[in-house]
Amino acid sequence: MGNPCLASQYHNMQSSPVISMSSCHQTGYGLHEDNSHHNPTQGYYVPHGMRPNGAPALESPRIEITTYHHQYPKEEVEESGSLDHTVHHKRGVNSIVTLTLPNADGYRDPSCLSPASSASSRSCNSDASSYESGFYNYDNSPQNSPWQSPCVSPKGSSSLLSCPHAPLGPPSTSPRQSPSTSPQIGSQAEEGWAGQGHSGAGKRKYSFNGAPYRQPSYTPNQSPTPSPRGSPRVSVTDENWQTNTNQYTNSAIVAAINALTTDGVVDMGEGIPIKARKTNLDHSPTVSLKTEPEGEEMVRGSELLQEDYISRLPFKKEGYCAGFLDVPQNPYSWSKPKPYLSSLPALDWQLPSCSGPYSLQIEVQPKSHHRAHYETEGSRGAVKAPSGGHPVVQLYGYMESEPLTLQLFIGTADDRLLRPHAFYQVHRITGKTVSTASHEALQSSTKVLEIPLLPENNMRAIIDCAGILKLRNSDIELRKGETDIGRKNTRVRMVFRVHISQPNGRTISLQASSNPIECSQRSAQELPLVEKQSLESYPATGGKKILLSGHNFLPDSKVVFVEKAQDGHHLWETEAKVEKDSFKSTGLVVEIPPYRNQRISSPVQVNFYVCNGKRKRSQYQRFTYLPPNVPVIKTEPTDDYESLGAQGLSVHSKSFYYGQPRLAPVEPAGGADSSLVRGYPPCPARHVSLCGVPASSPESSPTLHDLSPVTYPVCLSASPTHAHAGPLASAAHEAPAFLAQPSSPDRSPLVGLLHSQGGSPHHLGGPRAYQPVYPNGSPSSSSPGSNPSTPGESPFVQAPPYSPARSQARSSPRSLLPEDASPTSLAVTVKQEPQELDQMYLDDGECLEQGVSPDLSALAVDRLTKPWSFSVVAMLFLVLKTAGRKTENLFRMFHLQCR
DNA sequence: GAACTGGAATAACGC
DNA sequence: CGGCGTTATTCCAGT
Repeated sequence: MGNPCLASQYHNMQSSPVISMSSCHQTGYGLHEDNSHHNPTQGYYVPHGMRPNGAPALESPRIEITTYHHQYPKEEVEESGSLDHTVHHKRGVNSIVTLTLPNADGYRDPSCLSPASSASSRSCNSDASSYESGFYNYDNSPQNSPWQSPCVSPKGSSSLLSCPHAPLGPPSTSPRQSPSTSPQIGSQAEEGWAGQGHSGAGKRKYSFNGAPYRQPSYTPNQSPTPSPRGSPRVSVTDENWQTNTNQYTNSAIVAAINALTTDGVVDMGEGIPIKARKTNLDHSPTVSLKTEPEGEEMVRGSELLQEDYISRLPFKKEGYCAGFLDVPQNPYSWSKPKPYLSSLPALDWQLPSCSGPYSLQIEVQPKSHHRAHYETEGSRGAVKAPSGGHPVVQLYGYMESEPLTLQLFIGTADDRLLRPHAFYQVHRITGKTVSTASHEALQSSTKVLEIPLLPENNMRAIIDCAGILKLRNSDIELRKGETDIGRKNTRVRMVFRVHISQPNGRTISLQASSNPIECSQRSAQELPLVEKQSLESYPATGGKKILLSGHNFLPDSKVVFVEKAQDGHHLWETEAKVEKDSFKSTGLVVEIPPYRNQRISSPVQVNFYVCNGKRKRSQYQRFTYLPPNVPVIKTEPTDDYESLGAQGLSVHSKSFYYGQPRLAPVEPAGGADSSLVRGYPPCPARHVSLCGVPASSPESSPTLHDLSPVTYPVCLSASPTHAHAGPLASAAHEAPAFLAQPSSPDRSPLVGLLHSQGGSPHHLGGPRAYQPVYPNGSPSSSSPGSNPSTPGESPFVQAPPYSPARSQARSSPRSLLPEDASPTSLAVTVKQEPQELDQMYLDDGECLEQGVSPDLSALAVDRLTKPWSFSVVAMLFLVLKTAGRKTENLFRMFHLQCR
């Protein structure tokens, strides 16, 4: 790890600044993380996790830093200048040096660090992030702070909470009002980022500076990095930095500092005690300084974080401040924030979109293509909707008068569990054309845009303030712990989260992710993209026509069905007939080719892709051949499709094969999409009511997610990781929504079950982190969430990513094939797919009766793999809901059947 | 003049 | 090691 970092640093080194940042993060993580990354289990979480609060995390990071130091010691330092302060606070030594950085490099690094990296590293990141966040505040801050507030005073505060921005002012209003500020902030922030970055040119190299990378972790913020660039404009004055960087920087700085300390220590041999750092950190005062709104964000972290924060605060302050500036600041935030921080679920945690009466829906999906901008470029504007407008997100079922905060970050769109994208960061857009106020915050090195969700707007937000920043692959890949590769990893999803504090002190965290968005210029212009398909499965006889909707289809586009063995070799490949007559650049009508074996007794999952030429292929899409006599079940009726004019076929949004892990068949309408994307299935019903009970269950239940044929199982596997320790505590916490409300339906039975099981969550993921701290025990709220698990989303699940799997995954699509996936991960219990699910579900009733007991969690997962299974599952849930323990039986049955 | 864009040149990569 | 096709980044210029 260290080395890696170093490397980055070197790059950065040049720019010294970077160093610091990266170091921090990674370092921190690195140590722990690294491991963790590597081994998720590890502890990071554990340590971190646990400590999450504080200490550990911090330390670790720092430690890593140390390493980092070795490599790049000085340089980094320099850059970090801005950071310095921070550093100083903290540590003294290293930090000191580091801090200085100011420049671009620094930010860059930061950016590197922060954002992406964290994400990517995700495992680390996530974990790390968590920690980091803590550290950084940023990360958490947003959430945390906001949250916290909620915690504090549940709702009322929550509002505040919600509005991170709010901190400043009245939540609801403020946010908006703040806009100005926020904008500023944003700008600052952004600029900061940008600013930091030097201008384009140097950037790269500098960026490389190792620093950033390292930081990555910490800084996540780095995202800022980008900005830096973007901002090229901005001069890197210290202030700017701070501000700009602030977030990143701040975090980055902090990270860096930490890193320095740590790394430095390490490297240096100093071996500065983490604590020491903290101590330094403790400077709470500094923090206080920050008071600024940002502070809140910063705060968020767990206890540990706090400390870190403190130490870092300085940075943050600056950084944040900047950002915050816009917003009203509030020193107070600081204190509060912390709580929140800790509490919020890590960004790589999989959260449901519905829980109890609440349902977070993406009413208007973003366009499938959006050219992201580099730091060296100016903004390329906000992500738009196909209609020309902008994406719209709405929270259903929320009747309180308190405004909430909608969080937005850029997530991955591969086949693994949803997690922050290491190579892309959300970019705050401000200006006359922007009607929605927003505020940038860093959470675990991932830039998070906080948008007010106001009752007066019916808890609906038009997302016209979010652009996407591309971080240089080289910068991110150098980060420690980062296992993902940037090349050809250009698809992302917009991930929205909202945390609703409950009267009981718990917080329900919901998440909705958009359909995949292709961010590269070239890909967007040339690669065929399949967004939906009217049928997910059909008898082996084939012959049926399905409608594929997407983009960049050509008259001579070919559709190839492929079946691969788990080892990757092709078992079967055939070109499907494409109706040229009905050709449209956004739609293709294809005749399902007969499967190679007409006698299959169980569903067979294959893939297909649209090919426009040699290397112009779409992502793999899934398709399942059913035994000839099996009734075809449509997964969902997709609204979209119809619109498409499809022949009545329902389309699944599977979207990219990858992307969704889950794919649950999902969803209802538009909302569905979102859901689709996300791990969790959308609530059956879109709206609130929907969520309400039944629906909720489905979604909520992790299981459901799993349903999707996909691989998710894999995700599960990830869980294994969690298994370890860390999570424990968290477990409870973890399940966010779920936990939180016992009563709440949200958790579908499954969820509940899981929880009950206690450890279960862990299984999932381990979430590492979770730590947290929810004082209130709010675990529910946030914390829980996070997990990576994809699929499901079960709250519990954590993201697997990092784990080894992740590494693999990403680049290689091994997972393409579901099968593959499963193997990989799966951990969970999942059995492979039940080939006969069909039958199974058909018999639900029966099954129910049988009752066996089972490991629900596992079960759920397993069976779910099949698409249709989803339906079944949903039914089961419902049943369960109504019939308490029967559920178990059901599950068992389900399980049995599946088998 | 700044924020967007659309294009495209140039640098990197990987085979 | 050079060539080539891709993909990633940086630049430019028009709106």
